[in-house]
Amino acid sequence: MSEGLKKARARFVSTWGEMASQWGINKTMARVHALLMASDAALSVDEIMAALSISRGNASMNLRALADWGLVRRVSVGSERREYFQSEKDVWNMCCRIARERKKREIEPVIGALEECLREAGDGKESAAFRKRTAELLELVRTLDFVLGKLAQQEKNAVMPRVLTLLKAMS
Amino acid sequence: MSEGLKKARARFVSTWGEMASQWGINKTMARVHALLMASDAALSVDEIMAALSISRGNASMNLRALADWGLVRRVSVGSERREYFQSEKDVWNMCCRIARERKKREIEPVIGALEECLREAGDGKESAAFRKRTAELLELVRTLDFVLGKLAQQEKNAVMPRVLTLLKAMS
DNA sequence: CCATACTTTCAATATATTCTGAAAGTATAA
DNA sequence: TTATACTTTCAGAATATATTGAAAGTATGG
Repeated sequence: MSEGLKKARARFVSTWGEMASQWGINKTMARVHALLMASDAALSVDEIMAALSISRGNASMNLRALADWGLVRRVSVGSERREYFQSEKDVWNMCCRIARERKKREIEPVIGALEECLREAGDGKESAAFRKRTAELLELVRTLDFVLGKLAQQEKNAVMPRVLTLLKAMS
Repeated sequence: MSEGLKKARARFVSTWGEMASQWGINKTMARVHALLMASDAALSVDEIMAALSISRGNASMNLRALADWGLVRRVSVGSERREYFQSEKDVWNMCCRIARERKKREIEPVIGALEECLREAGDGKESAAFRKRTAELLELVRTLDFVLGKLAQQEKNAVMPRVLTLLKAMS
């Protein structure tokens, strides 16, 4: 493989890792994901361990997490016993899966907690300002939830191109 | 203050803190922000320290960071020497500021890095698949950048309501 | 200018998160 | 059933991140 391509892959992997850690996702998990995205063939655990200099346990746990997110799947190669891994290659699908998981794991619980705040605050005069602000925030988070829900409907991904067209037209 | 309102405020602060740490933002910074959002009056550093049980240094650093993000501002109260802090109270403005900062700090550098990956990969046949995937990802990240850019134009915040209307109509 | 009242900084410390590696677990082929 | 070839788990170690608190810095009024 050319030196340039090697360097480009390495940069790709570390960029993805850095970005992930800024968004609350484990850096190694993102590097494994990036490695598989950058690689055409499916990779074995041993290849992943070697490429990223990580332990077997670390690789195993992060591959499981990526599989839970629906970003990576196990594949069998020929008659080999060993398992291989490959990433979802369609970038739009990948984006939908991430949106769906973050919505479910992070946004929905926040909506529940904000609703509980409103309930707890009661309806007295002294809490009016707090209730107003909480309600506005709740509406915003519900909007985000709604938008992520749309994104996550990958079978209807015609929606997003239309939204982008509208946004662009409004410059 | 009623027990219910106290509990509601505490839940609000801790919910915001938890959410923030899932999105790569310092938990204490988010708790300070939530405390100020939940509070009508501006608060002094000492009040914030007491409310969240944090040190003066920690409060000072997180207030500075919140000011850098444009989420909190210093205010003078009467003729007092002491500084007070209050949060941006408009939820839409708050959202715009967060969008603007994350775009600038996190998305734009990733776009640069992905462009560099493409350059480095060269134009040989062996890197064709890598280039294709990187280019798709770059397009996706540019789209996110574009959407955040739109969001951040708070003077044109009529844009988002129209997008939401479109999305809802397409259910 | 000094005393005072406050704020900021940063090295040391504490806490939280991630990683390792060896032991336990599991599936397969013979 | 057993040997083999792999995978998973998790307690302890390593690392990264956040926090403290005291010293240094700064602005104000007199």
